[in-house]
Amino acid sequence: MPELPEVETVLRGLAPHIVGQEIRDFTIGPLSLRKSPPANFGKNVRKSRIIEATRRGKYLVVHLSNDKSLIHHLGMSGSFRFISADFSDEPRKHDHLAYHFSSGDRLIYNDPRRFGMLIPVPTQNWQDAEPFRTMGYEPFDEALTPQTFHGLLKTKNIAIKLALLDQALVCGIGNIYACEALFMARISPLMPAKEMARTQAEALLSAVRSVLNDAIDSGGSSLRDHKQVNGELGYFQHKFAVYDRAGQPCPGCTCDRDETGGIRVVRQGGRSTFFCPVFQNVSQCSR
DNA sequence: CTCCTGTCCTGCCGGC
DNA sequence: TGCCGGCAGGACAGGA
Repeated sequence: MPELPEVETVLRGLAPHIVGQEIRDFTIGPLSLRKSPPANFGKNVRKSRIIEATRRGKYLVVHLSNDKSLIHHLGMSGSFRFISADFSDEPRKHDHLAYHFSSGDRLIYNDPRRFGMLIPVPTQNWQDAEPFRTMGYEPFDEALTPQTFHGLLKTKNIAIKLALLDQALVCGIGNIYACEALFMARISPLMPAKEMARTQAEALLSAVRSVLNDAIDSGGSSLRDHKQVNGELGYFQHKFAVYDRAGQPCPGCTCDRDETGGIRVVRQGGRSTFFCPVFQNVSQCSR
């Protein structure tokens, strides 16, 4: 599930291969993604050169020399594979987009579930284009202070877990890292966001940054689909404290194992939240 | 406005 | 063995 660490991993793998390359052609397959330009879009970017690749939230942004930018979202199952000119490569099921470079190198976007997107926008003021216009702080933005974060949470009449998933507050956090950060900060995912104490907001912001950094260092989390650009899997999934660990012992405490069976799962906003009700409700935990 | 629910899509897994 | 239902997840539309 590409959240910020997965997209950042893809970006770091991709950038050295594609920045500076001239696009000879750009092809779009017949099956549409959640958002994709028309099949003949390629003519708009021919002969242009990739001058920068960057990331905003969970989106990967490719800036071209012809004042266009291509915004990619990997949906939940998207991956890129880069193929050097001197390597052969068979087309694969679910290939949907392809950059054909003048060097002979290629970059293919594959996405079984087709939840991904490709949105072309003018490079000028690209930060103000949809989907970025309403997007919140980057998690590592220095302007996002504990006070600012606390202030944002105060305005939300929803559970803190759901507030972490709201890209209009802080972007890049998905289901996995929301669960992991709340565990690390020892905060119940069910707590109303507006009831968070200053100190809790501060601890949570630190935890978010710590978890995201650890995950980036691990090449992201590979559950079913995420791959690094070189085809290797990320390995942060081996470090999950709570995510997808329902019924397993809490790595933070031992005081509830017999009573509750350890990590528990509940539904919030239609998705699974994994947490330890004891460790993440500090008053109940003897540690 | 804010918040919540359903939808998109395919592959995988468990149950029968 | 094979089929089928349920589930997973990010963004967004539309309803309350």
